[in-house]
Amino acid sequence: MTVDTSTMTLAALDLEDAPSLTIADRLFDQLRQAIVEGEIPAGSKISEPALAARYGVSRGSLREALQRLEAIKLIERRANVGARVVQLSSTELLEIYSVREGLEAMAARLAAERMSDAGIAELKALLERHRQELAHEDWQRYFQQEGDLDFHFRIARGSGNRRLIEILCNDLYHLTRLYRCQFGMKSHRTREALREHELIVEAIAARDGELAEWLMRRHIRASRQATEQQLALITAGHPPSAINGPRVRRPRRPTTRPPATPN
Amino acid sequence: MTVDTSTMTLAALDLEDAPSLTIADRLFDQLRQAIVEGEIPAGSKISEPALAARYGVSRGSLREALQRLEAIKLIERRANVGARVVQLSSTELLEIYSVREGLEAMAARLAAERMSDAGIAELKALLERHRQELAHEDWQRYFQQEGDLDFHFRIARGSGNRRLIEILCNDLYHLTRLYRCQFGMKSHRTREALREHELIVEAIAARDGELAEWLMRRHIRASRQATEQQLALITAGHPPSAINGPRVRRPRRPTTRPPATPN
DNA sequence: TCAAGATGGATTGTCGACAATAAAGACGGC
DNA sequence: GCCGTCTTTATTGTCGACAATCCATCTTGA
Repeated sequence: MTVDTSTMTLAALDLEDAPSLTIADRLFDQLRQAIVEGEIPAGSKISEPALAARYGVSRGSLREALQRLEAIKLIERRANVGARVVQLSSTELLEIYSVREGLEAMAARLAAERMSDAGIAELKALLERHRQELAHEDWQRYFQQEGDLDFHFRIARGSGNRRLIEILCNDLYHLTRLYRCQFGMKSHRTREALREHELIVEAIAARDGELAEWLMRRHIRASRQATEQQLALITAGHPPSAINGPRVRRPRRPTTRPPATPN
Repeated sequence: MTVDTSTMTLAALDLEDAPSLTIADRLFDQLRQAIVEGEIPAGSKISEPALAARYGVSRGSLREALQRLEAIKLIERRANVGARVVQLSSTELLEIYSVREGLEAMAARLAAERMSDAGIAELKALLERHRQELAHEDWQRYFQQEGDLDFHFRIARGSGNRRLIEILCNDLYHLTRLYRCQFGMKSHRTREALREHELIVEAIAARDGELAEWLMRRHIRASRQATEQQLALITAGHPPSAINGPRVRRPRRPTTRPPATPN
């Protein structure tokens, strides 16, 4: 389920231009996965010598991978200080939803206008699989989440807009996965979400760009609201460990330091 | 007129956290400006040893700057081959407009909801300056273009959405400047654009997010259409040097090579 | 007792040299 | 004369060591 999205093109059978993977490339993929899945805990400081030794590479290659992770906003770096894994606050999480709303609504419209018939058929097949998975509730908890992302992922690709695809699939996609792992959120509205997905696909199949855009916007807004409610419950319930308010600028003398990566 | 946008925050007087600029930071800024303004021609190959010598830095620092340039899509790199400055095709240019439409429409809505009264006052003052500049036609050609970007820039910041701001101001902003320099486009609808800007600000001042969003979307679409028409004229007129069709995947044996940077 | 400054330790930024890879040109076969 | 293969050359990827910077602790004075 961890497909390499960075090298995927619209037609995956593109003769695969002998990617010539470099060490930094592989490291980037590994670290990205490790961060998204929580193997490297959120908020932890990243020690360059330690990580370099851990993965058996030079510090230079590691720094290159770190810089790419910074570019997709999975880690934050400060000069002469170091890097740490991002700690998504609830406000930042909601910010991502706003960006996705604007971008994915546009993607849905473009997909309705320009997606190939074959692509639409694949979309329908995907939804059919999701319906079946939803039948036996066991898989629902995790796979439906991945399936949700897969759906949005394909709509983005269906837009045919390279820059749109890159922003959605290379940056926001991984951030979304990260927060779902961090906050441990299991969607309580998979059934409604699936129904909304179906409506969107119908609009795309009917080549109704305006409707597809509107449906996608409403879908993401509903998802955002559900998340907002869950967040309110979480923050009110047990003391938040991974959730903190608006980012404090410079904690001059913090009494307790954030945990370092346990190497 | 080349403000450093990367370190600008909502309140520019933020005590400026002693940014501790590193060599790669400065190089990044310099190279970005050089590329955007055409000093390093579009499509030219970048030789790491040559550039490193030219700027008097190590190749390592240069590579770090290059990697950041790649992150904001100003250069393209291939492993074991090298980097070259982007060559915006007309389709890619229009793609950027679509992304901006989705993002800036959202930004306008958020700005209407959350922008401070002081910020709105500044916006109005900015428009007043633009009106005056538009009075004596001399400045129109170049400054109005910068003024246009400045307007959109401020709306984005007014959204208060950090991620939205970063995408718009750190990535798309420079790309837009780049293509305006590359294609040598002077807007022939500055007067209409200014009027549209005024309407948007009115909507924001009235806290009408829905209207602001709708106006911004229409504004960007109109700008896109004007660009589309200009592109059609250009491609039909003289032989296009900076404009090429859909990107060719692998020019196996190109008879003529793109120009290298003249060092 | 608290605050401010100096000091030590560790981490990051920077650099030059070596190895691996791909592009360009020479050579030979068809 | 043209195509495929091999060699050469230049460029990029990778590495380890040194220098600059920051953080934490300790010291000193009021």
